[in-house]
Amino acid sequence: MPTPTTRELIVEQADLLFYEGGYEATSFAEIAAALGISRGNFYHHFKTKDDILEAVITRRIEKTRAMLDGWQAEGVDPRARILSFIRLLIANRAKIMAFGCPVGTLSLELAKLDHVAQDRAAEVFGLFRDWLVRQFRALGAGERSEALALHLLVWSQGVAVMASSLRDETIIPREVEGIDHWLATLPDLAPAR
Amino acid sequence: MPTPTTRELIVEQADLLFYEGGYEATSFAEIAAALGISRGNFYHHFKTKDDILEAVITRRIEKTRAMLDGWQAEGVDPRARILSFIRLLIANRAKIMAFGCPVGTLSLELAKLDHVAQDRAAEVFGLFRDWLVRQFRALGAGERSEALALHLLVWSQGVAVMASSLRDETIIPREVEGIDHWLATLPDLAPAR
DNA sequence: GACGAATTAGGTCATCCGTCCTAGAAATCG
DNA sequence: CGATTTCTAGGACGGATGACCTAATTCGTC
Repeated sequence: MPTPTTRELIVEQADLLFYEGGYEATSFAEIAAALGISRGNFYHHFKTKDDILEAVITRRIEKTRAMLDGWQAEGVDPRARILSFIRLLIANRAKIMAFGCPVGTLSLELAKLDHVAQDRAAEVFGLFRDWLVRQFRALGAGERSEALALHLLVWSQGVAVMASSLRDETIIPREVEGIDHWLATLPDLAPAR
Repeated sequence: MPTPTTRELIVEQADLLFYEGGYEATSFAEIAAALGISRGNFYHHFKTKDDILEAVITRRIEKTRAMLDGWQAEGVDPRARILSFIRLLIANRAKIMAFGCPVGTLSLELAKLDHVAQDRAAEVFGLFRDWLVRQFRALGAGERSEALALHLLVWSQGVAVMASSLRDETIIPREVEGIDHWLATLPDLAPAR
């Protein structure tokens, strides 16, 4: 792995802090202090705070694309690929319970701020949706694929909101089990391998 | 209806602005300007911003309780009562698409701010959950009632997040139809009247 | 080693926020 | 009516933030 540039470090740290503390509530000083660099240093890499947000969103889009490509290459069973998506809820459950889903919470915050980057932030959801649609199509869901993909996104986002709001440890595993069962019993699809 | 006091007007306006713009991003000046009163007037009614938040949450809890009590009094069919809850998504869909669910978004924002009022804000979810549990129990769901109630909350919150993130008009009606179907075909419950 | 480009440090500036004070207006009540 | 309390207006404050500049340093390349 090449040594990350300062710019990359800033974007990485900003990504984390925007997730944990929210975009607006996170200041330049916080990011700088977390990295141990000076505040004024930011202006060289990012003219405005919106530029950092743009870079963070771009990073998230790229990371998501790479993750989806990785899952795509893992095997030929679309059901197993969808399960990889669902397993994100389990793998990240500690952070989800503390801060919700990074994509959903940023999107909601930008909607309230009426921020221009709102649509761009939602592109991550678009990536997941399109990828899920392809999996459902491969399962033979045909025209229903779009609705099924969106339903899966709805379900997982709801899990994130309720788990973090009620801080109930049992919600994520129980609902993931429900999603697994739903996926296994969807009617009129190619059978599981 | 009695003439609302200045304090009540402040809480009402703050409730709306916290919903539409977020808690932290809404300033005293904004609320004051929206009401046409002076900033200094606030200090007489609320010492700190947290006090206003506390009052807003209390107002939401009371409104929610009144709404649930109203549904409870409307008839004897628990299925119809649950449908009243689901219909909230339809009735409020314009605002939900613009700003998400007021309960979910506030809860998520307070979680990121690590705000002391986080649990208190989640009490609204607790009210819905407990009320829904009672309805499912009345339907004969027994031990499953808690999980079913939470699943309904999960589902509706997911709808709110995805509808506002993707700004897709079709999500809310399609998913509400899915919830209706789910509710009508839940196994081993008392039949619909 | 020289030199130009990239990077960094430290600091300034205007603005806005929440908080708080004081003086006056309005309402309440003996 | 006067007295006392409640309410309102407007402004002042310390602090924090985003935006921005300048000088010094580091680094790659010849």
